[in-house]
Amino acid sequence: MNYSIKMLSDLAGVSTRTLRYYDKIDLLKPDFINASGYRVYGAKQVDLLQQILFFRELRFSLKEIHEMLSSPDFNLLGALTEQHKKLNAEKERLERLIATVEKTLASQKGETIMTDHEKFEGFKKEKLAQNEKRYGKEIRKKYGEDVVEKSNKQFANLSKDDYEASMAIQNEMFQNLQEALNLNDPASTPAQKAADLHRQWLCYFWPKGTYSKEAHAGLAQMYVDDPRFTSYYESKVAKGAAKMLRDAVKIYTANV
Amino acid sequence: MNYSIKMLSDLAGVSTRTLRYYDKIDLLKPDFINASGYRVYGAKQVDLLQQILFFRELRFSLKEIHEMLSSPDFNLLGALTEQHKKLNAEKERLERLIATVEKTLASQKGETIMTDHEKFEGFKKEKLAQNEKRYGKEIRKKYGEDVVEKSNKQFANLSKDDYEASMAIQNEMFQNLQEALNLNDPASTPAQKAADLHRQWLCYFWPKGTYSKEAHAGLAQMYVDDPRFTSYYESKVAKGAAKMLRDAVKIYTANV
DNA sequence: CCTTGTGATTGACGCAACGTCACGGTGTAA
DNA sequence: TTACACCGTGACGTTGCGTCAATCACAAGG
Repeated sequence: MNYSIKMLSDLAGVSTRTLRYYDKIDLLKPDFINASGYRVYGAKQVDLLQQILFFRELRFSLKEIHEMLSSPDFNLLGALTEQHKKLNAEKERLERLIATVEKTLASQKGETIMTDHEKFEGFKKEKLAQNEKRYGKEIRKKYGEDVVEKSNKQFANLSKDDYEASMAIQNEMFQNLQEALNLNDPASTPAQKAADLHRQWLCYFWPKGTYSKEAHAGLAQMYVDDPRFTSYYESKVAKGAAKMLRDAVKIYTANV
Repeated sequence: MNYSIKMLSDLAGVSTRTLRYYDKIDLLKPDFINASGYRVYGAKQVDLLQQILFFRELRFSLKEIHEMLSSPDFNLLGALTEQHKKLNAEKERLERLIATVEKTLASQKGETIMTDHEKFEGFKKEKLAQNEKRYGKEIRKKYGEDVVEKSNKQFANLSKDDYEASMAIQNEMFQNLQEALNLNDPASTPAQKAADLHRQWLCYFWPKGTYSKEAHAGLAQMYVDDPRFTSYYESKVAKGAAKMLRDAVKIYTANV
């Protein structure tokens, strides 16, 4: 059975370029060249290619493969043993890298949360007076000094899984908010879903027992008042997202 | 504090070529160029380089690192998470490769043993008549048909650990043989040690209960008679190794 | 007979992240 | 002044191909 370069490339799942390259570096020569100068491969070449690809899979270099296949008394056992060592060393290195990434991830996550937290703290102080006017004494009690302290703890102790879960919820909220914006209705199901998800999301960051309808509505209002939050929401969803969320939360907190 | 390119390269453990390259691709520009056209780096560059090298360690590409360091609002957390995924995928692939190498190693080991075994079988048949003349009927009984069958099983069932252990013993034997050759005395301690190690080595390949002083001495004699074995021993140790082993075994089997 | 489509050829450049010359200028200690 | 270490800029090599580009080869259809 004879194969053209394309047929062999399809058969073996490699590109014709690869076969031409293997020809050039004398790794796999065609059986013969026909009158038109085309490469013609035979059964023997198919077998050889299979071998080559097998060793390539095992990450031998083409040069090594060439040596293995060209010298019949090649010490395959030794080569495999050595390759085994190499791969194991590589695996161990990867494991160390993964550990490093995980550590970095954890500390970075911590920093990010702390950063967000600091922003939020600053924001809260800034806005506390306004909120008091709007929602009365109650919110001050909720945001009292000890709450802040607990909150700090909460942030710091947030596990990686919790952090990821909170991110997932936030994303789902963004999607619902997008739908709500399309419907342009803060009372719609997606809008109310978004408000509920927002509440769930908050619970990852607010100390236990801190949640109240008023605080929730107040925060949503802040999203509209503070341009940093507004632009954050608009960058994540679309223009008007902060307003939509505020309106949705207003309805949500009024009804629950 | 200012640093020349060499000083920074020594400080960070990278080549000057690397620093010039990083300059060229705008990854790390020197603080300024002095009157002689030399690159001058400052404290800020040292920090930057540390960061670059850290991310390079984590196998980010230089392009990715460039993006990370040039845009201040880069999503580091996301990038790290993604890198974590990549590294894990890579690790899993490596683990599969290692498993494949191990399988190949096992089957290849099996083949090698079988091949050696076949050679040995052929050799035995060839030499059986001679041995009978030399050592009488007893050796025929030892090498009877059922023993061959058991032997086959033994070879096939040899575990990887056993195989490696046998190789270690063989190597130790070679070393003792070398010392014996230096002393040129088959009765010397190293020579007798080699003979004992040779017996231990044989026990990995001979079926249980097959060993006898006569068979051992007979095999050692074959090492001298058959040029293939002789040259094998000479390639592994030195000229005269097969003879030395035969003589040592002769003494060993006479005394034990 | 001509066109069209498909597959063949060689040759050249590009990629990632540098290593390694070669050739020439600079700075400083002896 | 000389030696020697250091600086600079090219330019080519590495590995295993991907991706053009330009040019043939061959079979089918109008």
